[in-house]
Amino acid sequence: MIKITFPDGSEREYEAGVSGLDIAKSISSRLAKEVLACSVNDEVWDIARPIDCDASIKLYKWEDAEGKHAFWHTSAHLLAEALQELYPGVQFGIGPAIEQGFYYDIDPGDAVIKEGDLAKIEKKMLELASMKSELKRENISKEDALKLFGERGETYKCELIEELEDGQITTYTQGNFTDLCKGPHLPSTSPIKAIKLTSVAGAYWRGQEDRKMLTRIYGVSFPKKKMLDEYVVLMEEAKKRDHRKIGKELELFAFSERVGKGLPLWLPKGTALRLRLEDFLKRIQKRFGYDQVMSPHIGNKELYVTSGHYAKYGKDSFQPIHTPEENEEYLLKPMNCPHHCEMYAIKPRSYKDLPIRMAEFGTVYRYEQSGELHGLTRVRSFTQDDAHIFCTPDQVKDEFLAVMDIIFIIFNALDFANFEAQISLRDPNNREKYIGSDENWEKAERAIVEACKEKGLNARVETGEAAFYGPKLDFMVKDALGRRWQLGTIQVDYNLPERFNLEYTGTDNEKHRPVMIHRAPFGSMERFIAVLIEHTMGKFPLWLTPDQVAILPISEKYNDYAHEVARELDAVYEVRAIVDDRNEKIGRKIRDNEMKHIPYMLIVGEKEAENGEVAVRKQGEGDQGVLKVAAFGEKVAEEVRSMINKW
RNA sequence: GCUGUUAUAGCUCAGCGGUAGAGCACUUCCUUGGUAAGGAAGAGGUCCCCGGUUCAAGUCCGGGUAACAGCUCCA
Repeated sequence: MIKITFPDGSEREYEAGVSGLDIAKSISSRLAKEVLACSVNDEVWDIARPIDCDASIKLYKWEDAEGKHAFWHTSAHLLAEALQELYPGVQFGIGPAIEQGFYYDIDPGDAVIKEGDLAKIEKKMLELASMKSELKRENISKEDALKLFGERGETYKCELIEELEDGQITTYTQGNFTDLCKGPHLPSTSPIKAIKLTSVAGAYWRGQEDRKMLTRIYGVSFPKKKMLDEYVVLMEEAKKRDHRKIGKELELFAFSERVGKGLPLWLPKGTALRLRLEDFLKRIQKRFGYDQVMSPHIGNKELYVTSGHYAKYGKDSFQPIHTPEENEEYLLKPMNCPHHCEMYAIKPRSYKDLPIRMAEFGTVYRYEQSGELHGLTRVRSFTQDDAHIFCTPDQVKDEFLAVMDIIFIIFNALDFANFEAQISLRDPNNREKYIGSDENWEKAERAIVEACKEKGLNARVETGEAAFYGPKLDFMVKDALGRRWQLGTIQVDYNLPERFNLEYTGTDNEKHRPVMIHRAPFGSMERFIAVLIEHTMGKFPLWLTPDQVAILPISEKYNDYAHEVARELDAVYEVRAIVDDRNEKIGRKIRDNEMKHIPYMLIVGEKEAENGEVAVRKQGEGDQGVLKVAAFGEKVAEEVRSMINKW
């Protein structure tokens, strides 16, 4: 007998060799039906795998990430089995479960698998699933594994096996398909009832650009047909939030092939919104002791040679601008830091001057790979809400903490609750990739980790993800489709001050090197607004939204009154109002303006015009009763004030 | 940059070898209305660009360009 401990601490005895599934059965038949995976001593296992010794166990169902993971991992194997039948000779790469489904990377040889083939593969998968094949787990020696997969000509699998340790190698087999895999898996393919293969794309073998591009097939699967239908609806809903679609509908921004790809055009309403966001940050920065500066959009090539950026990115950037002078070259600025370093260097600095905080909404130009461009989230011309803090090494941590405060103020003001924080450290095994001394790197990395701890920020630590000049803390937010985008960033830099030979005189009357902190709470105006659009679906907060009020005259007879009200709201209360003076019925005007997500609608007709009143309607909530124009203006102004005063 | 997909009216899309279509938006007229689509008429297209096949090409083929999904990259 062995002792099994459950998550609530309770214990039960079972015969040795009992499986997770057996244990579930002993609890309830319903649980046995639903359980998909289990963890045994905190290691995720197949529910069919026998347990031989005392263990603590957790059972995972569809609702648990581990349960879904096993389900989708098995689905990936099912996909591979289908491909093996449909495309004899296909070679397999890897086929894992991912956040939302699974994929399999394959090399189909001479065959080409296109999107049009997915339906056929889906059908084959369902056919195979209905055979309810068991998945059999087997330990295999390295030698046997190499022989087995070698005979099948599976060069990718053999490459993986070569890197595994003998004794640690397992295979899973269902039907005629055997895969190198460490699991865990479902006991059989039978729970897989609904499958959708979502896309086919190229993916480099092992994620390395210089290796072969395999064909990757993505899919999702579910235990119930209804869940797939719900998923499809959810994806369609998510697409409606797409900032590219909403940005076009609300006329916030546009792209023009003639202007150039990746070069956004900010339309009046988008510009108004963006400027308001910039003012919001400027206000906060003023409070935190920042000075606003401005620098040109180009800089002499020598500036970037000095900064080191030219050596690293010169070839992949917009190429130099030539002047009538021979040998004179300028670059579109790819970042603002070197300009700010030169501003620091205009005169001798004392420790009494520090910290110096220079902020600039600086537009930069980066020649991003064409395949990387994506709406407003990845563009070739964008504006960073940039600032550089020059401080003494002792001030780094406090400055870092203050920047984190600014970021939290912004995220709170705009309801970005679900952000993730990531600390990016250098790869200690690849030090030549980075500029700067070991000592400085360690100092900087420690400051970041400590600052996060002090703020109680649960940040994921990634080694090897640092910028070449220093470690950083990034804030990531997901878009409508679950893709992660980096927004706010704080980066410590011991390198540029060195390269620009920046100094300050200390209390000891000696010259010292200041530390530089780069930071951008929004990241870029473009990307931030893109994510904001997807989060709000275009229903921006009252203080930010381009049009706060739409005035709807009942008939054309009241157009003059409507315009009068609009003028008064603007002039007296700084409330932004538009007038819908089309020759349409009131029901129509309400519908159209509701769909534009304008927070307030004012309906004005005979009664209102006579009494200097407006009939108020709130977006999504309907009729709110009648108010005097002044009372309404004051109400909206107050609502905006109360939002702004919170920051 | 790489793999795959797409490109028809301002927008969303149908048409897929034989004279370019729908809904919405737009213009004009009728209507002057009270809380989520009033009616009628009209205008609007280099079917992304360049080549090729064909008696005939939005439609088939090749090459560009741009967008979309993913990979790689992201100072």
